[in-house]
Amino acid sequence: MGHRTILHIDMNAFFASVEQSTNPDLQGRPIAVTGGGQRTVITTSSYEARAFGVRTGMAVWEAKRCCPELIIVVGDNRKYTHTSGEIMKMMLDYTPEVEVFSIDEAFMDVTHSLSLFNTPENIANLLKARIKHSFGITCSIGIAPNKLLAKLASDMQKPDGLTIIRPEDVSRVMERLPVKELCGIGRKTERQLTLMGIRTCGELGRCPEERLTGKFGIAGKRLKEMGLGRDDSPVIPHGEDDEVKSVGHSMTLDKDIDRREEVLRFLLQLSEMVGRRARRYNVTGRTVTLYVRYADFFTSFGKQQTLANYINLSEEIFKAAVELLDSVELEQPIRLLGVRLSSLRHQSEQLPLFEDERRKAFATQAMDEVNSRYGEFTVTFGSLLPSREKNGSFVISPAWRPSGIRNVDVK
DNA sequence: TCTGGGGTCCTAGGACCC
DNA sequence: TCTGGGGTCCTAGGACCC
Repeated sequence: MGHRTILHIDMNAFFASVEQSTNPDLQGRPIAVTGGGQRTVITTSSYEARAFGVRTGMAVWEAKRCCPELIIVVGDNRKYTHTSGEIMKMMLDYTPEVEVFSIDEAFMDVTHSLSLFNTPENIANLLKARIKHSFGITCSIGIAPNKLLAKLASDMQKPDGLTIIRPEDVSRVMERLPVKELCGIGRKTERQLTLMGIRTCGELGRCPEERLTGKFGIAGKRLKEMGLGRDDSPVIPHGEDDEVKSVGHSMTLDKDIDRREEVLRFLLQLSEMVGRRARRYNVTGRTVTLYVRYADFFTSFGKQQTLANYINLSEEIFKAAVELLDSVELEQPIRLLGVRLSSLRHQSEQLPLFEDERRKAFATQAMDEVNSRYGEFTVTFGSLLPSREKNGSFVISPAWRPSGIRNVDVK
């Protein structure tokens, strides 16, 4: 059996690169893309900023301490989503087998494209040139016999890298590689492995399977395979089995809150965000989860409820979320609130049978369109939310003004 | 002046039914 | 009435990814 040829494409500092390429003032300068709230962190930083020690996840003040000249850019997700989509489309020119792994990463199985394009390096170079030409940004590409190794390879040279791991290179590459470098082995697993005396992939691959399954259960089998650089998971093209499993929104509030009225106000907006997106995806769900992180940052919990019916109207989601809120005794002020809808059912597009339901469906649709104009992420940022004082100054939903909350009967 | 937000998958235990 | 056991659904929580 012949081996496969897989590419992994990883856009370099994607959000920051898009900002720099579309704004000459930012080119060659240390910039960082963030959210808009008071407690936002660095989402991505340019390589110029990374040279100063700026890292993803840092608080803004912390990043500025590393790099006083750092330019902060509030992210524009639509711009990134659009650019990402165009780039993914380019990939389809080389093979239909493209798996979108995230907004800035994709796998391509080019095994059957080589008769047309010669070598995988050729495909990689064509793609890099086109992305650079169209969007002025670079990517790193890994080429390998499977997804695990292709992803590993794309990580080896940044930015603008091209790294090939050939079948005959695998054992040499894995031998001294720290286990943490593999996609799927995180902090906790790394620590457990270290405690077992396993530090490198070479050691992991040689570890008796029973020792690993004894510690990790059936995941142990997979771990050993990973250590050996083996992976037979297929590249799954978009559209086949990629139905969403849940839809959620959460936000860290600008300030911790503990007044019920205030909690409900945010809960309502989150429910609206979730409902709107569920309707756009044409899904309904019957499990609603409320997520709370307390002021101390470390304590958090989720509470879920499965309903008898499938729902996707904002007010139904809100109602379930409030029920969940009322079933717990809050122990601290709240730092972060989240609402998620799961156990989803995907429905085919069809109009309701009865006139009044049809009208309601149309109204919902119109409302969704209005809200869409403000962008998916607008409401994420607590600072932009309408305060009770300037009630209604910002369109979230005509039908759901914050003042309406007071009428909701919860006990 | 601390530490975002979107997801997926897996496990463990209890309730309940057959 | 006692016994064991399998299957499914649900909740909570953890690990991991970007």
